[in-house]
Amino acid sequence: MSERRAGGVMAEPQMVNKVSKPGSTQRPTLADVAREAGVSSATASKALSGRYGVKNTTRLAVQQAADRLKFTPNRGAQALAIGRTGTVGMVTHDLEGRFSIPVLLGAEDTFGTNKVSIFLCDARGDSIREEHHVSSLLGRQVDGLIVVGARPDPRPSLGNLSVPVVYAYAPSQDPQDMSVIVDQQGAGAIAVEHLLDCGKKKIAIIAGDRTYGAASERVQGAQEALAAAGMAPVIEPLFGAWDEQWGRGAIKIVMDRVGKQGVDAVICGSDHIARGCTDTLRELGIDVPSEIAVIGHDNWEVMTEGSRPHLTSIDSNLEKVGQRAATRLMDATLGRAKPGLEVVSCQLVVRGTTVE
Amino acid sequence: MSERRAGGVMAEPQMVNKVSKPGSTQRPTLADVAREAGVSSATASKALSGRYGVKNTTRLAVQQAADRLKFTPNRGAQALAIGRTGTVGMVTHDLEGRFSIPVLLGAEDTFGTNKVSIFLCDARGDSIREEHHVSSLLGRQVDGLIVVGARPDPRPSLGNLSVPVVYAYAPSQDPQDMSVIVDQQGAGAIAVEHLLDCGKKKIAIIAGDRTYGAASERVQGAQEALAAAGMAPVIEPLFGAWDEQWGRGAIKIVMDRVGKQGVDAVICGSDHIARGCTDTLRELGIDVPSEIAVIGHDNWEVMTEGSRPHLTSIDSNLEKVGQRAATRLMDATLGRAKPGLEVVSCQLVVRGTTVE
DNA sequence: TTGTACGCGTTATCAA
DNA sequence: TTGATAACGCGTACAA
Repeated sequence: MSERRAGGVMAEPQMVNKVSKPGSTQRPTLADVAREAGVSSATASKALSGRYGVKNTTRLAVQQAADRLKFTPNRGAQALAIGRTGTVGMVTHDLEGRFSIPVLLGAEDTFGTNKVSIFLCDARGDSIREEHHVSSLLGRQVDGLIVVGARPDPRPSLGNLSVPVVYAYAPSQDPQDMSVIVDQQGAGAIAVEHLLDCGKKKIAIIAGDRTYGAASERVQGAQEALAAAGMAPVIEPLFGAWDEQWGRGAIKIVMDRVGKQGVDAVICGSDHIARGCTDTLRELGIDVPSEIAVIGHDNWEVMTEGSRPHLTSIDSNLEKVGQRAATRLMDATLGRAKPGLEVVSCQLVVRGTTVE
Repeated sequence: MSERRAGGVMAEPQMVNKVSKPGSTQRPTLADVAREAGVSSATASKALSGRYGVKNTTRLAVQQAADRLKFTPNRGAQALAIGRTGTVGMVTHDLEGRFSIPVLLGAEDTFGTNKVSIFLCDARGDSIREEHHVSSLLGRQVDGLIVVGARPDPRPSLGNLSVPVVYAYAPSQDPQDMSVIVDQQGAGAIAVEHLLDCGKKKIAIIAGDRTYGAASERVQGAQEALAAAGMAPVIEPLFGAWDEQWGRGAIKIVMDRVGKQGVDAVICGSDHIARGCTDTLRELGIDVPSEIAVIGHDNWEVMTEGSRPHLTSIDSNLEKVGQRAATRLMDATLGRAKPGLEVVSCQLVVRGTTVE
């Protein structure tokens, strides 16, 4: 089976040496530019980096020489000279998952392309591997570190390193560390408020895995918001897993306990759960959202768009988490570190499971 | 809504300067180690890098001194001296998607942790942004580049750069470039062979988006395998989209045209399609797999595990693609470049939609 | 076996 | 305004 190969597409790589003359493709150096422009490398440096103290005409000459030679400064040499590399390390534990990537993209956006580059490593949930990656990144003289957890619960601190560290998604257990997390309680409250806005009054809660802090925080936020409206869930919140199967099973429990008339909306701990829940309701012949509305968490497009109808969900704003982490890291490298927890609020995304 | 914040969790970051004495946390240098060990920095260098020509006792002394000072060599300075950085750039176009990540993980595994680090950039399908990232990475003196496409169709070459480039998942249009891709035709053939093994004889094909080469390659591979068995699809392959909705619609078309008795297996162009197909069959009261078997492509766990029954699918071995890309890139940096296309074969993963 | 001296490509200091 | 010169941290001939 593993040797199966299609006809025309295949081509065996041939042994040909492509980089025959290593010196021929040599990148030009600042000295080359200086020579080309007829100045010293010191002035060439100043001219290109836009510092004061260089005549406009010579600056132009240097720049043109640089263009002619397609010169790009060697960031490694710059780093050695100025003491900063313009790189940061990102250690993640959830690369195959769906939380790290938006955080990474948000961070990448915040660090401009040419300013800061990101070393990405995945530690696969293993603390030994995490330490290896961290020390490897420190050896590369990164200016800072962003650590992204696989789940939102607090995690051990890396302690005091030689560069600033920001913990994203999963906060550090040390409150003096810099952490950026998602407002899980707020998400629960947003869900309730939206359902109340829709005129729903009999709300059930199907939560996720009870061992995750996020599961109970979302529930707590929802319950507080209900209480603020003088209400309560129609049934004790059900904890289980994060997947569709649990959603399918849990909604049956709800129907068994309170019946079709006893509930007009369900808050689900994840989009997986919400999808399982919605599928089962359709199979039971119950209309979503007119009879029972459903709302999920995480706003994961694969789930929200595959569902019938499409899922209303609460976006965790993970790009924003990445942006804030990057911003605080840059501030810290400039000596303006702001220790402590920062909470990014979530955002409602309305689709078919709560409004027609 | 966006200002929603939960009660106890929140904490406003305070203005405190954590990196008060920048010089105090200074990393030790090789010269420090040498002084500590009472030798010159040249011998210290040799001792630590394990080269010949240094007495065993002094080597030990140097190593202990290094340990005592927690010395880690400055990779940037090493790079400047030896001419290689031990870093590679990875430019992706599908980070939010699901193809780049496995490729990245495979590459990361192949480059050991301490040997090579990866700069990751996402160009978001924009060629301008891609160029920016590439030149930025070249400025950082990466030893090589891996370019990962968003879809498996051939893409424009970056041309001749100062470092080797490997194209992964999406090959370069230039056959002289190094490319590593997935054997899409082989995947189609694997699907057919498995269904034949299951005793199925009336096979329909629901393909993906016809504008993707992968869609028609998978179909072609399947048709060739059928032909080799003296068979043909029971209906002309249907092209459409990659999503569940298309799967739901297409299976209805199949049933309309050939009826429940006219088909006993369906090959779907993606797991999304396969899931939509399976869901609809269940709603129609048709048993999967006993009456009609279903097989998907890509082996994406979210889809395969959420489905009832779980989806049989064909894994594209993307980690392997990443591994091969990394290996060829390393070979190329050693002067042993093997230009041309390399095809990685796929792998069958059997689950409930083809066997009880 | 060890140490001296120089180079890698850039920035920073200071005298011209 | 410019240009020698000395760092930055490490590898490496070459000489001792």
